[in-house]
Amino acid sequence: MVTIKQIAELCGVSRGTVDRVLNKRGNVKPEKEKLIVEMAKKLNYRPNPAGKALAARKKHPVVGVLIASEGVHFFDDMLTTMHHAAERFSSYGMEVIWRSMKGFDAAEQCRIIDELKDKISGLIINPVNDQQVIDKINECVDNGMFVVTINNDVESSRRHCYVGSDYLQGGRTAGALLKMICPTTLKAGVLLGSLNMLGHNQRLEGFQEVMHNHPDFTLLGVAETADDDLQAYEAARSLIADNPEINAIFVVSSGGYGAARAIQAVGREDITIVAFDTIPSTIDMMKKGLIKAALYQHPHQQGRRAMQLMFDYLVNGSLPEKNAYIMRNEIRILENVAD
Amino acid sequence: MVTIKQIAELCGVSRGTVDRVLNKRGNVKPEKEKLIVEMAKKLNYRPNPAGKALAARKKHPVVGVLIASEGVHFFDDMLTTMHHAAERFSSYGMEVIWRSMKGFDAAEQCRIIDELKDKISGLIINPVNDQQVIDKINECVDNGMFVVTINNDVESSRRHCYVGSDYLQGGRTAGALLKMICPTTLKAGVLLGSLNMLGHNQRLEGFQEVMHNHPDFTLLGVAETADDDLQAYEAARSLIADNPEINAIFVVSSGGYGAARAIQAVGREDITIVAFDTIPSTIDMMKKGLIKAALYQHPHQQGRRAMQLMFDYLVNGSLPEKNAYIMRNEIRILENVAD
DNA sequence: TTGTAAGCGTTATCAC
DNA sequence: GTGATAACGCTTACAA
Repeated sequence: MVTIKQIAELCGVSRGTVDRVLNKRGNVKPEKEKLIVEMAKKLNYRPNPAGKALAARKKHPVVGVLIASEGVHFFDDMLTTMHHAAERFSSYGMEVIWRSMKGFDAAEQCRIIDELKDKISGLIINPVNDQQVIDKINECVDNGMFVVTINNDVESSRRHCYVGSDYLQGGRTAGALLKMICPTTLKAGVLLGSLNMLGHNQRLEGFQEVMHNHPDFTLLGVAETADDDLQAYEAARSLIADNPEINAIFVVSSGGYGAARAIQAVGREDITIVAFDTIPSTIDMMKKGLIKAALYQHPHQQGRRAMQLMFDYLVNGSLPEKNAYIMRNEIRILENVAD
Repeated sequence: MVTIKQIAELCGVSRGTVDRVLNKRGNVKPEKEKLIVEMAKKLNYRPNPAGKALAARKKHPVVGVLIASEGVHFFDDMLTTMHHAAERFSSYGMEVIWRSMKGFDAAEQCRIIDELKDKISGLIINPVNDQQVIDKINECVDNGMFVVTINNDVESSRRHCYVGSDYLQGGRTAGALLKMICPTTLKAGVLLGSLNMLGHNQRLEGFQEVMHNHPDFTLLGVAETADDDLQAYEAARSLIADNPEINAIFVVSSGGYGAARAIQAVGREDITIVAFDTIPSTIDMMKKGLIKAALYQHPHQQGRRAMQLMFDYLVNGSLPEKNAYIMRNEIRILENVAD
């Protein structure tokens, strides 16, 4: 509750001087600086965000949001919440520019960043795992942009913060759940988006790790789906045809709907499907009893957090407390999946 | 992004007049009022929370928090988050007075409210289900206090908002989960805090509702524990002694630890326990494999939401969008329970 | 019934 | 180097 004004009075200087010290703008005599810093610490000075926000309005910060969301329904909830947050923040003078893309083309993503970069002071991005993109992100950071990666991290970049889910934990949780709800003998197939996606691999890793001490577990096969329900459908049909003994399918990313349609098509509703993300098509299949459980990686929280980090930095001038914000994987079954 | 100043200029009046209209303080000529209201609507005026917060500092709003939390570890996480939020909000000039109590004594709770009521302008309370308390809450509301009930609602009161979990859904989810992870034959005992607690009854109701279409389900008995682990221990031992065929225990509220110790003591680790709340003692028992799953009712979110509602009202002057904020019940197993 | 002015805490500009 | 001053949007007390 102590203010700059109070510190100024106590130190016998003006507010401007205190401000210069606290915001490290230099041009203050070292002895005064020391006095002010110590006084601020002693009184536990915390800047008032309301005052900061008000003063920040003159800056009109603009944020770019770039997500490879087209055709991937997982991002729908995340974007809904981000739009909601953007509207809330708009009254503080923060503006958002929205961009989307389809698929994981690094060159395309770099092109869009280039198009945005001189318009924005902050970027929220779902980055493609590619050196070209990493370089581009570093370039942005070097030019003073605040960068938050979301749902997929590129650790080797100098992005300020990452918001996403715990992929390894997701795989472990799915595996452990399957062990709980399946018969003792577990013969499972895995459908995953892409072996090039770090997160998908980590989920698979967690899954296998948990299965390691299972008395009778067989991994029948791993098929890629490109997060496409049609490909998932075909892959599931092949898995079943090639391995009639299959009794479980683990869908590592999108594609749960396709897998469910497949077991229905071949009359193998006895197969237990555990999938990721509670998108509408997955919920439909849960209602039909074809998908037993889905793991939820808090898309709303991810979106809200990313926008909040942007706001806190651009409007309130405060850096993230953590380098990464990792969401828990929740287990959803029919009874607790509905809104 | 339109401000009061702009509206004033466009309407050819002063900021004060616009403020009087927008905040319904009266004393404005009807024709001007109409003009201003229409202009504000047309320009989609949204007050800037930073400006409001800054001006509100002169009011020094004080919030009372009264939770029957003593001895109930469920509230630990909730209170941690509330303290954290209180610290954040303190820089906006909002202060919090903390009070706790043990057990559900209505007279005691009223006494504490009386002690608080002339010091505070907002109250967050975990109310005892009792007419005396309801009357007291209504009295507070009538005197202009903003009241949020948390974790337990007294619907017949005129509290402004409720924050809590979906008890019926919690029971249904626990039941469905038990069906998934238990053998076909399900012979279950239930331990619950108190039959006088509406929420506990609703959880039991949801549980039984789901069991209704189970091929072979028997409810062996329901015992009260007063949310005490020792009583839960004794109750579980009795249940097992009286019904050796028991293969599952559903712990509706606190007491999971006691139940787990009981099955351990009598060497009946084959019994599947599903409990509520991921408090440390429950997590311990999950690590030991004695509790298979726990339902999580988002204590952090509950605390955060309640504090935010207070802040939004007292500092920003905005009422809750909803009458009640209901949290989902999450399923936690060993693999996704840790921090 | 309406306008003016001061103040909330912070930042930025400008003059000394 | 430093201090005074205006500005951000809103509320409120007081003057007209």
